[in-house]
Amino acid sequence: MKIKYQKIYSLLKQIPNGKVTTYGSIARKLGINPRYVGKIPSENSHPDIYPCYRVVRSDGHLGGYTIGLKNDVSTLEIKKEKLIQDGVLVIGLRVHKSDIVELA
DNA sequence: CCGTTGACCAGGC
DNA sequence: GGCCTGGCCAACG
Repeated sequence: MKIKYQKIYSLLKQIPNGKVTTYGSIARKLGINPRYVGKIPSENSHPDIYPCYRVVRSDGHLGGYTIGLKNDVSTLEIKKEKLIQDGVLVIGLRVHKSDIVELA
């Protein structure tokens, strides 16, 4: 495995239902920079195959959600809805602090 | 090899 | 909460 795509996917799967994690958490686990974590799904444009929507920023902001199209507010709305359906409390473009779980 | 870019982070204001 | 700055690692041309 050349790149670390697969590792990010693995970490994504271990996010508990109804919870979210942060890019920084994933990045520190892999020893890479957080900026690169978000780059993977943005290029691949995963619609709803894997829970990329369960990843938010460290301050609770949703961050971004690129699904082939541009990273728009409408895409963030989709991400927000998915989180809510998972039982995550989302206020505006932010998730409740206690719903963010650090990966062990 | 170098510069640019990226769904970021921590710290200040 | 919002905006700015410096820093971080990896991929790409």
